[in-house]
Amino acid sequence: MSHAQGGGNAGARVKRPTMVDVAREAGVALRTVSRVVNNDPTVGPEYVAKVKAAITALNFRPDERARQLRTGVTGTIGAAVRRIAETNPALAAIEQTARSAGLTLLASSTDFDESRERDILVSMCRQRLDGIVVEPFGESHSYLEPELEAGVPVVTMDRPMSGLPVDCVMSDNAAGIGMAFHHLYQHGHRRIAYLGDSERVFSGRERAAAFRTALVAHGQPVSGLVHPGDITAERVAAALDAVLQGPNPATALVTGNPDTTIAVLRRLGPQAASRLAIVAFDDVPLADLLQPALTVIAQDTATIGRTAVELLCARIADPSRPVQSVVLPVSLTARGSGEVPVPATSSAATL
Amino acid sequence: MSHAQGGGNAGARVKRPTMVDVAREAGVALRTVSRVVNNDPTVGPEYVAKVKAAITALNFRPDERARQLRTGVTGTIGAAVRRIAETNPALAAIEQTARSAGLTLLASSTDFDESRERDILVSMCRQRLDGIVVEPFGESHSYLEPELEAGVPVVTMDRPMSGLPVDCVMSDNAAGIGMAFHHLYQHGHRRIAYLGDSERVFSGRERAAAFRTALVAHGQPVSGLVHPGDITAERVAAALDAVLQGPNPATALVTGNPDTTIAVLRRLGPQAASRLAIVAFDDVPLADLLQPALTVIAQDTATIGRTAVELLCARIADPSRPVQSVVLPVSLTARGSGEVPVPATSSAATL
DNA sequence: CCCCTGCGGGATAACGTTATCCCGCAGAGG
DNA sequence: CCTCTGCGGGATAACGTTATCCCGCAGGGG
Repeated sequence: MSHAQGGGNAGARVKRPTMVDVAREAGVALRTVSRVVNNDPTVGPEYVAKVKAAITALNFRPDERARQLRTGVTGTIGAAVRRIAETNPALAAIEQTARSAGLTLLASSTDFDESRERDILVSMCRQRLDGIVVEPFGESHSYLEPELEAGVPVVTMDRPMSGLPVDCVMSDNAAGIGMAFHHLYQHGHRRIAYLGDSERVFSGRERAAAFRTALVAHGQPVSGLVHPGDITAERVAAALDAVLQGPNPATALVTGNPDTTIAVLRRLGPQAASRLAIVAFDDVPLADLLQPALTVIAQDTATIGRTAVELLCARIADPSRPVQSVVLPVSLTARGSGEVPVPATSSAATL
Repeated sequence: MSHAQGGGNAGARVKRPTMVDVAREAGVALRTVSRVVNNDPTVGPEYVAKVKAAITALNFRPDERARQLRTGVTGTIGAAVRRIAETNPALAAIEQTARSAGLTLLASSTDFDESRERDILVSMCRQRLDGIVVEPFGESHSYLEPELEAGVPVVTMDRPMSGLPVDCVMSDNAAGIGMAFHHLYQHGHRRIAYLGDSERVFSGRERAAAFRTALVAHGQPVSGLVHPGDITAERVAAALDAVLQGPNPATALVTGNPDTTIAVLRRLGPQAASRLAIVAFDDVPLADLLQPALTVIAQDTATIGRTAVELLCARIADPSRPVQSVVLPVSLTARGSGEVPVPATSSAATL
């Protein structure tokens, strides 16, 4: 009977030992094993030694699922972001902060898909994660309302969540766009255009609005210079053509997010890109190796991620604390592309 | 008593409803609720309706942890990679393939830290994940031996795992390095140097060895041209100086991995980089926007990730299947940097 | 009229851990 | 010598789900 277990070492999947097996092996009670595993100081040293010996002898590993079920906490937080596996300093900071707090991170890509986002969030709720950090993508998150009422801690990054009272951490979009515009204006540019994400998404809306505000504040006409929309090669190409052709072409460009920035650089090609002044919102990997190197409005992505986890932990610790919204400053990193001067032929526009 | 529960809707964390509550609400047995949740077809339609109504009325969400504990499977696989949150097409493919298979992915960064890798893998075992994909970093993984014997399915990416019999999927390093060398040789280069990762890591070892083989096969001297080592700015700078200075400098370079490639480009600066022929092993984000655009040996990263999950699923389905090692072909993508000609001053080296 | 069969739902054990309760034992005071 | 107290370990319930077993009921054949 018990002989069959030793028959093949690799083939048959043998049942893993449990605390009961360890207790039997060590000749103690189940409860004592649990105490040793949890470092309960009330266990006598000789018992500790016996139990530890049994644990290593049997290669016992406590089943985390059973512990979670019994204690009610998972020690895991979820992160629903647009893309894992792509440069994402905020996610890196989330992982590191979670690790420091002794939490496991379950990260998933919403992949710009509203139904996928919903699947992920519902799945995280079913797993009873201790909390969730989400970069909201979809417009309606009403399905989360019962979860919030049930006390699931949620923090959003980059944008608030459609009317739901949750903590939020984001960058100062308006200030960033204002800085970008002002930087180009100071370098003599007067025809400054904006290309960015669709106004259906929150940040696209905020940044386009901020750019319009900047135009008005500097006494510039708005029409034809602000181009939010979906980030496809075609849309970006059309917007670029509209902005760069005609009698009074733009001499400078503000791009509203990294995908737009990259699409613009691909479309322009190296020659045209080097003649156009560009300030990009949010940093891009290898931006310093481009020619000219890319001037960017850098978000403090590391702080965004860290703050998100900190807000989450604070809410886990005290579910009744008031909802908090953190807006982080951004900074301009001049690398060259934003300091391209106005071409001579266009400088007639200047006084 | 029960009045207290309705007192505040947001403050107190109320207990979530369970199947027992749903059964009471619907006026059916617990077992029937379970059957409805699991889409058991043997339940009468009127019962299904009653149960579903109760579920939505109570906002019931089944507790995944309890299901996992009872059924023994988690429906989750782990991925221990060097860095999530950095461009990693293999991880993206892993996530997508897992999703298609109905599996949740738990990804963690080993962060080039052997003890961190160990913590992650042990934690994944404690969580009883259905399987683990790992890019091994450390040299010894003997602590995994009992887990493997306990039947935990493991697949490695990029390199085998120190003598343990696990499935593995990796690129054809030797062929890739050979292709890189041959490409440069065909473009007239005779002094071709290699900079890559330390020979302590498997891929660094394999690629450096392949480069030495290529040198010998083409009748070139080996000494001074092969520079594996840690990827620090200082080490790369020193290696570059050694290779590019002196009476017979290299005219072409093969870089062994993306980090080395980027360190080399940063060190050289745009001017020097455009005069040196470079072929990089493994693609780099925005490689097409550099000047000149980067010629690379492209790994089929998407297939690597997909194959890893497929191997894992196959082993989950049949733990006794023979261990399999998959080596995937690589391809050369010419973009410009690998086609930089030999400078006139150095062409004396040619016949 | 009785029994057998099949169908669908109900009580109950089980997964592996933690927490509550209780009891045995040793030492000291009455 | 008995009892009280305290310390530390042992039986058992509980977490929320699934699976096993069983039973009630309806219909048809003997």
